[in-house]
Amino acid sequence: MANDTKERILAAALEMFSQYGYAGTNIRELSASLGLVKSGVYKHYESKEAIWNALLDQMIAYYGEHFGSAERLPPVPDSPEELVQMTMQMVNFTVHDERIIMTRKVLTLEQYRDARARELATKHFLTGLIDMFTHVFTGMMDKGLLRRDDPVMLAFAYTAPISALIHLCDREPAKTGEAMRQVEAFSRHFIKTYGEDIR
Amino acid sequence: MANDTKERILAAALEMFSQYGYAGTNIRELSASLGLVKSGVYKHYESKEAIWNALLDQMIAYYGEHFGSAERLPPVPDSPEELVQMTMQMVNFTVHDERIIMTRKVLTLEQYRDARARELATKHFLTGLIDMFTHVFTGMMDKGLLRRDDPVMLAFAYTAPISALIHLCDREPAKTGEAMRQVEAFSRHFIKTYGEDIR
DNA sequence: TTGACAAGTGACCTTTCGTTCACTATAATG
DNA sequence: CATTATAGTGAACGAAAGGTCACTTGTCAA
Repeated sequence: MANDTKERILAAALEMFSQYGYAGTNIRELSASLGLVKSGVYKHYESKEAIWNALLDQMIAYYGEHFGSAERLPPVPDSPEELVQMTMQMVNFTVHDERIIMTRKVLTLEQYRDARARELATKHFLTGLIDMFTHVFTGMMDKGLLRRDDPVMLAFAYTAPISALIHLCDREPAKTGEAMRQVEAFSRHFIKTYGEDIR
Repeated sequence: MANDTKERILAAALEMFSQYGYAGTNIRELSASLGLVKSGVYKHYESKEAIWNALLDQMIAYYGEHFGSAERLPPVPDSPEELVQMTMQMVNFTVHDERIIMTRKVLTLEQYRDARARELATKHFLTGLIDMFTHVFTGMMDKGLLRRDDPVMLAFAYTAPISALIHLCDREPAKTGEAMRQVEAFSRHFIKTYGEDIR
């Protein structure tokens, strides 16, 4: 089927672009990894750049579906421990899911070259996380689990260090285990610092 | 002079690699930006890869000289306000110095491909900053300016968000002003959270 | 059965890449 | 003054890049 190959091409492109970058990827190898010859690719996309644009379209759409809408916000934890657990689950998923890893790498590699990659990178690495945890922390303050404070600032203070550790895992996968332990330690430190003593 | 041109080639390489990446850079343009023809650079470096390696050598040496040694650690602030000022000064410098910006970009673009870039990226973006502020915060705790806590954890919690904002400036220079304000707000928030009330 | 069409092939084209090399100009050295 | 090393030139090379095209194959509707 046409659609099938079209999507397989995008999957292969994600794999190669995330490893070698756009400029470092050639259509020959990309085609070969799909078991076909390079002219076959041009039956589905008119150029290398068209593949790139389609891949970005897909990444943007995926992000919108999974993180863009308000319904997709995570539930507000009922205890500090639940915040730690939720965080660990999210981070554990995001540093082990190959597709998400590759998406982050592509955005990292092309952020200076492509305007849409740049925009998505900022959402993916910064503002999206802040928005998400602003909601979480607002809820936790309402429940009396967190000290009253600027939830946006807390979300920034919480997500940026964790994001840094995720980037570390992408860069040095061997350190993933150690990084996960640091995420947990940081999460508990955060709770200790901002948690409301219920008495 | 031979040395002069050699260094000018490295400077041009830093500029181009940071903008287009290693794979996206070609020797023709690099040479042209120096006002000579491409075969001229081969009088100084035997290959594109040799230029890359020399550039990395230089970046590693530079980092070692300026951030590696214990003497280069910043002075311990005498007041919370001084921490804010010192931070703002450092960040302001690092987001406006073209050479440092380009260095960060190169490390970002080549971190998945080159082992030495990877290593330097982790130092540059994470552990180096943590080490530096571990020293600062240890000193501030000794002076009674900061609540007693794990200084490494505090350094991580302090530098990671700031590092995220620096990366944002690299990615979207138009947001530099806003990012600087966020750095200051975050620094003050940090002081408010961890500062020791002297009474 | 036939015609149309989508998917894939392989040869080929043009451009650009990194690299080489014979050569020139310059300036310091014996 | 003759020599020698250095920096730079310009033409050329082979490899690899992105892309095109005539052609084959398989599928399915009329």
